[in-house]
Amino acid sequence: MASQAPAVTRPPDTEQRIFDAALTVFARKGRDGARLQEIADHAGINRALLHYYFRTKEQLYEAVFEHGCRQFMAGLSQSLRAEEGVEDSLRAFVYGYIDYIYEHQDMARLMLNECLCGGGVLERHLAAAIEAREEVPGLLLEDRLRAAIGAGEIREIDLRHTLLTIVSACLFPFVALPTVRLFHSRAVEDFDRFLQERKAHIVDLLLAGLRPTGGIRRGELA
Amino acid sequence: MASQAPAVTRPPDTEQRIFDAALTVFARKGRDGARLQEIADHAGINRALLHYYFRTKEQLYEAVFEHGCRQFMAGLSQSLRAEEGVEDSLRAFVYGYIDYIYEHQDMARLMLNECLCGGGVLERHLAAAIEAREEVPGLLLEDRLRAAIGAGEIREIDLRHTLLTIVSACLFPFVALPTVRLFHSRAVEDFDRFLQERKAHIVDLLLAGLRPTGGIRRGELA
DNA sequence: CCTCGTGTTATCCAAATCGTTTAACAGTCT
DNA sequence: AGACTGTTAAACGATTTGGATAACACGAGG
Repeated sequence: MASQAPAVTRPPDTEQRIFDAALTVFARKGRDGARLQEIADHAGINRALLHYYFRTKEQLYEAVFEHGCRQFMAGLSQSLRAEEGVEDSLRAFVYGYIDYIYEHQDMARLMLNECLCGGGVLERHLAAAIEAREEVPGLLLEDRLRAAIGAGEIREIDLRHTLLTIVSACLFPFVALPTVRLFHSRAVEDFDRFLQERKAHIVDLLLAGLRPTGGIRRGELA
Repeated sequence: MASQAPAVTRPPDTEQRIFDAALTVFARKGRDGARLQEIADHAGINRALLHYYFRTKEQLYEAVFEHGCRQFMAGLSQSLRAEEGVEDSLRAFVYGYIDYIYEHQDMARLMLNECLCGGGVLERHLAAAIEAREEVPGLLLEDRLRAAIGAGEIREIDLRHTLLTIVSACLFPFVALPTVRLFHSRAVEDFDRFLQERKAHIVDLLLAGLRPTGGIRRGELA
């Protein structure tokens, strides 16, 4: 069944396999919907082995979330290295963000799930991360944008809301994926193309919306 | 406890109370995390009564989701009546959307939850709604925007993505509420003010981003 | 007044799950 | 050979939950 290597007694990354399996199942079924048996099956091991590595389901979940969250944030931050100009920075952020989420949908779903009906696990973790001065994905771009405002490269605007809008535009489609599929009436295999369009669209809209042409006032349009 | 009326044998809106309680609990704890006992307590009735009205937890959930979803969509559509100009239409949409979601957070959470780890219940319902030519909240604005493009009031742009961006910007903050709270570092009671700012911000950014000044090309900015 | 039906409760049952433990087994390392 | 680790199968007790049943309350109608 397993690889051809002897792979019996020697520690064959079992813990990691459990980790991955747990992440997948937790992400798909939710914290409560997930069954230990399913995780064990998914990892190709006996259910008792789950308790051998992680004492309880609770501890398994916490471990997966804690470690996964840290790794997720770090990886995301790293994939969002700053560029030279504001425009390139924004583009790099949007492209990097969506690409990264695409590659880590399970973790993203897990975190969003925690947002929706979690018991504050995410909040605690985020608060700790901020307290520990860890790199928080959006802040780098926010700094960049702030500098751009100072330089008159983009117009004055509430950056917190702007950043939230950017993240929303990038992330929400993954949440509402089933709904999006319906309205774009495309098969699953077109999802890649959809994301390509999406990235370009967001950057386009944002750049236009941030141009330093002075704020629009009611009635000025049309 | 209930109203002063005799209120024993006559159907005292018990079904509705169950409905509301179920919605609340399902939204907060998720489909699997919700306990029938908790729903019963929340409704102030005996647990067996749940089975009297709705046979199983599954059927209760389906009923709540089905009915709630239909009512939610209809109400949302109705609160998004079209205005005269494009600008007013967009503003009305954003303000109406956020206000409506604010008033129906439970149902919104339920639907988003279903998006994240549901078994296709939402998809089936949406597909049926579209099939039945029911009013789908975003389409009205999309028509309006399309007309505006034709009239040269806004620039040419992919409307599907634009609409998705608008909805994302309105809806996502509710999903990521715990996270948003952290970054805006405000108490709960400021949530109202936050939403006010948010509405204004979205409209502002969108109007600027849609102005018919021709698309921005790489390097044109700054 | 006496049934009858419905809303409601208290109580109980069966099944699913979980966490935990135990016994056994296969290799590895000394 | 013996100790140790990773692993499995099996079982147990506890808890919880979903679901069924019987009895109760009370208004309606003959």
